[in-house]
Amino acid sequence: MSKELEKQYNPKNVEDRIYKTWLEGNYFHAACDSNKKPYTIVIPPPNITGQLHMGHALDNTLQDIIIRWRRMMGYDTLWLPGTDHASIATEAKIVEALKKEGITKEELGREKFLERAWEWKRQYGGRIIEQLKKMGSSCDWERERFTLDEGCNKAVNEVFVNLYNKGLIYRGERIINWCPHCLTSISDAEVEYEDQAGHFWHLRYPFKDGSGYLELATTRPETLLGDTAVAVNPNDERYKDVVGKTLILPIVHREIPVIADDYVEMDFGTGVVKITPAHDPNDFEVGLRHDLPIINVLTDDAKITEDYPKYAGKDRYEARKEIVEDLKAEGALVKIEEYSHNVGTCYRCGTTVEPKVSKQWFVKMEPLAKPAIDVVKNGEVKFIPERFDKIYYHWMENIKDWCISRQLWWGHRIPAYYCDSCGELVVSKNEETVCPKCGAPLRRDPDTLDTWFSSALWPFSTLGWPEKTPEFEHYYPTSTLVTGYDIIFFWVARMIFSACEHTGKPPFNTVLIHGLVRDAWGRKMSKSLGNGIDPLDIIDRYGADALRFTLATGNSPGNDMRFSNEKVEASRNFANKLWNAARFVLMNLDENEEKPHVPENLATEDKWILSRYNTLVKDVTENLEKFELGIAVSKLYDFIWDVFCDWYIEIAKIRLQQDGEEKETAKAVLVYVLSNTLKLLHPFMPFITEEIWQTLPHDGETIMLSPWCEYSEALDFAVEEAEMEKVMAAVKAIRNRRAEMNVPPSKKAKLYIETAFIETFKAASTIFTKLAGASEIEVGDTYEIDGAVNIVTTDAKIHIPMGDLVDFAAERERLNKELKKTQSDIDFINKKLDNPGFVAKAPQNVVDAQRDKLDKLVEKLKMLNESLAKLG
RNA sequence: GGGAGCAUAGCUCAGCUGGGAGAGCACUUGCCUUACAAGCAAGGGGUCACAGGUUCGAGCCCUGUUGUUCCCACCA
Repeated sequence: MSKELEKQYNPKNVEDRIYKTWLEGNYFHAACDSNKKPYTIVIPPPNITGQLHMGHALDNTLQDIIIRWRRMMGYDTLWLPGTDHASIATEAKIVEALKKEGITKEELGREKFLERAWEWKRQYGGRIIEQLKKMGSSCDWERERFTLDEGCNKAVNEVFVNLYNKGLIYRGERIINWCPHCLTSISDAEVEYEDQAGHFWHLRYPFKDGSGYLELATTRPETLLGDTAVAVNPNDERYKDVVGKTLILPIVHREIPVIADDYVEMDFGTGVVKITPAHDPNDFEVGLRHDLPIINVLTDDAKITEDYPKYAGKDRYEARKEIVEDLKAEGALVKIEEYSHNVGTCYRCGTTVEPKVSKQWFVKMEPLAKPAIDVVKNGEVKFIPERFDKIYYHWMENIKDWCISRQLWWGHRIPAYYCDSCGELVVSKNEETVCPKCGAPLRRDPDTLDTWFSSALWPFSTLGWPEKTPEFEHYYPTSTLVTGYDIIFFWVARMIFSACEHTGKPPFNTVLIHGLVRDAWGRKMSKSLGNGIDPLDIIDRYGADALRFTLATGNSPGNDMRFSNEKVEASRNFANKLWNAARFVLMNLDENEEKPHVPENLATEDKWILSRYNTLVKDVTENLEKFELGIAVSKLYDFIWDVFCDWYIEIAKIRLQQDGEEKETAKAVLVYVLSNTLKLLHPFMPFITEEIWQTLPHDGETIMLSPWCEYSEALDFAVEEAEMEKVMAAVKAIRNRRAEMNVPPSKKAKLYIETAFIETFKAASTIFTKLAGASEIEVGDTYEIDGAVNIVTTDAKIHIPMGDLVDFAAERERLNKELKKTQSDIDFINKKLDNPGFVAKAPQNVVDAQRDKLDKLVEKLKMLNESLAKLG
């Protein structure tokens, strides 16, 4: 490694080179080390057929920050990679591709279809992994490929059979959500509701006996074909007499009864509801209670069935138009009203879902939910931030049975077998071919499992469960899950109840929940809006370090963040600042510089920076422990830019320009603080910190395996820190005055510093020369200078004789202003201290702090008065 | 209908268990001070949404109001 950094910070060069060295060093590979404490992180499954998006980038950045930090802390770290095992989107894409070739999946056959799916998965899975590497992700991606291929079939079968044997999985005819586009059932969680403008069609259903009609309204007139009753509320006086009578269903001219059911609300509409058990969940329940026939009127792709020849084969919306026309012709249509209502859509493809009665596999949720609620209640699983507890409880407590069968090929097959000759059902971990009852051949269930059924097993299935592997023993339960709140129901909750049920332990201790990344205007990034920002594009322009820094900075747990190029630019500027600071330090080093160490004979400023650094170590470590990544990163930013660069480097220049031991001390402190600060920053900006760290004198092969900084009592220099603060306050005050008076930096002036801290200010005289435009400095108890500008801080009074520049009137005015301000500050504190309640009830340290402050202000007031008196 | 979040400088947001309000960007002024103009120095700018309450003391805790975003449920 050369001892130089390029003059211009070029993230692309740095990042490409560094990632290569990490791969060559094999630093990512985690061998199970049972002597070390494990730290395991679970990665959410990226939608592998898609493109890397900001959501992935955020997930991965936060995970990588945590895992890099823990690795430096000496933990045995492991990423548990996640990829979706099956996905409606994957299947849909393959079907579409086949369509272009002119074949259907049935023609291709299941086996060939799956081969193709794997091909896709590997191809695109590989692509997204390459993209994540550009983010600096230190995931052990070889492992990812392994679990992808294995697919964790064994665990899935084990879980299915266990649940079935306990009676927690059952097969039954229920009303489920059906996506007519994906041609599969979907779970409740996979339905997204959106407001859509629609209509209310008011209809008349005549009584069979000709005694008039009942009026009702519907948003979906085409379902009328499947009506098997009309319902009213049993307590509704208006309709008391009609319950039990028979109606003639318009168009179809079928006879249907009027029934009474509590489900009907009297206040809404006419208080009369048509009941279509086959196409509405509530109607289905009503149908069960009243033993109504279920008449399905729609095919799987949402067309009218053959049973209604007039409309057969027509799409549901097309048929709707015709049916409305026919109703009008029959005189059954009363009026049409504009109406906005909530429509369920498929979260994958956006198609309006169709409630449908069909035979599916379900997981009985109530017994599984209880232990899953308990582990959160008793703190075994902690959500960060805590408020997500409530959302979780609410979902878990009101959970309905989970429909897990999907009419897809791409996924884990359901391990259930049917005997067509005797009707026997066999559920087994092993492939079964012969009916144990009658010996006839068995037919395997054609359906696959919900993606989230297998994904819910990730924390243990990827560790080899149900085998008791050393990895499972060592790493399970895992430590942390990092994910967005949009995935709590789909995945987090299901991982928790699955793990509790099958392993007896919660799957992880901590769930760090982040928000969504929105665009600069606060809109959700989406393909349809076209406002998605491509992380790779950002990396190209500003570098992965800048992107990671931005994502970490703008993020507080659970809250959404807005993404804008300005923010990334600010992060890039920070990286550039760090780069240049490092170049400056390197410039001053010799060929054979010593490794980072704390030298002897420290100057006050050295002790000050070391002490500040020491505090930083403590703070950042504490913040990381509490997952306050955003706070940690902003402290690093402030320290590096404001403290280290703007003050320490500037002050160090004084000694660096001289020769001798003092120069060596300054160099050593620069190297020590810089190199250790790089370590603190490394989880956030892995590339640039590695590049600089390698260039500086260092110990070890890579910064990512170097030990994390520790707080040290020996570096706690409270006295020197306070001394430096006094000097800095004086420097700032002088600069301020010079700027106000428009004194150019080139014009130097002599300073007379009147203070009680003579030694402190004497020692700092070169600092005033360098940073406060001083030509000479005198420090003493008291000075009588005529025609000088007077600057008063709480610890010193500074006189600058600048005869020609001093505007006495303005000077008097300014001093009066400051005097007034100081007096009002004193009054404020006095008021507080005069309040007996405050003195009696406030903590002693707060009261003492106020007294100290008061003393200093009184001193300042005195000095201001003296200055004014001198002005005359 | 139920629940949650948010409301702080022109913009985007920090502000940990209550002790006189912060950053970045933008703005104004002055600087090419040999690491950095992607920079340095200085500055202006806030009734912490509103109304009550608790407290010696409230941006922070409690109650209500308004605005806003989201989640869940859902009435045909």
